[in-house]
Amino acid sequence: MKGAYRTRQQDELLDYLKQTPGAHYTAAQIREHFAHQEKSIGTATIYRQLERFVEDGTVRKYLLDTGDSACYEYVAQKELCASHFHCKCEKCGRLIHLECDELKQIQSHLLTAHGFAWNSGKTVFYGVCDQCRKQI
Amino acid sequence: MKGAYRTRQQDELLDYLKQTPGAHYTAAQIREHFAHQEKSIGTATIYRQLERFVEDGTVRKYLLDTGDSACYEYVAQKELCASHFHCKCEKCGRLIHLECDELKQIQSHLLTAHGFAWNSGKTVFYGVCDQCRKQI
DNA sequence: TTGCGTGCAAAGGTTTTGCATGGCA
DNA sequence: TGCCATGCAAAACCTTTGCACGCAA
Repeated sequence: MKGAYRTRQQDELLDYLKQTPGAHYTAAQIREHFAHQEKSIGTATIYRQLERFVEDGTVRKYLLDTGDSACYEYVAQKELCASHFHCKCEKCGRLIHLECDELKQIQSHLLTAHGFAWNSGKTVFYGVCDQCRKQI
Repeated sequence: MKGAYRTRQQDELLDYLKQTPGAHYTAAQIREHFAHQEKSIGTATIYRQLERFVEDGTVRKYLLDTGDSACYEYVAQKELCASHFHCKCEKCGRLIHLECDELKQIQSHLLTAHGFAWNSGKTVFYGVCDQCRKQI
């Protein structure tokens, strides 16, 4: 059965992600973090736990580019999971977390008007950010 | 300099993608296709050419899941794709082209309120389409 | 004690890179 | 002829899996 036991690794991993809501980490970054701690966590365990958290809705997973690894991010309030959106700047590569009520409304619009159940956690908006637009 | 020369591989690759607009292929599928042709195309070349096409806007690239390979799809009318939106179904892989005024309003909202110039041609909304939702 | 979780190492994939060769202009 | 593109093989990565051991309940 799944999630039957609670382990040290499970707790430490989730605690780490909770520390900085909104921040995103790759599996490698997480492993690196715990490598410097008293007790490290095996790579396989990191992936297996993250997979559970994602399934559970506690953590969000998204892909940026091929070759890059997936990013994982703690979801502060599950019910508000769609509370922010990801914008990736094509110039500087920066990932922007955007709070936007207007975008939230789009989700229900896409569903009711177009029948499309949008997975906003997985979607990344590409474009050019404020700073980079000024430089051009 | 980039794209200075025009080669057989370049032409054949683009012709293949053009044959079926709206269909998406992985690099592996493309290589497999040409393996059965008179002249095959090396894997590295496929990736290098696809990268160019994507940069050029001729081909769109999608990431569906980790571990899965990226998908590539020919863009029929480059100029038209800037004006509408793309939804990719995570179940059936279908790409839906969407005309939507609400989304256009969001686009200008992102620019004026958040300073983010959203490139709708490159952005893909992930989710589950109408047909696939019914099947579940 | 039971059986799930962990960690290591190896496997499995995809994508990238180095380098000599081929081919376009 | 000059240089870019190609192809092969190897490398580099990320992620998953098998298996024995550890640990929670």
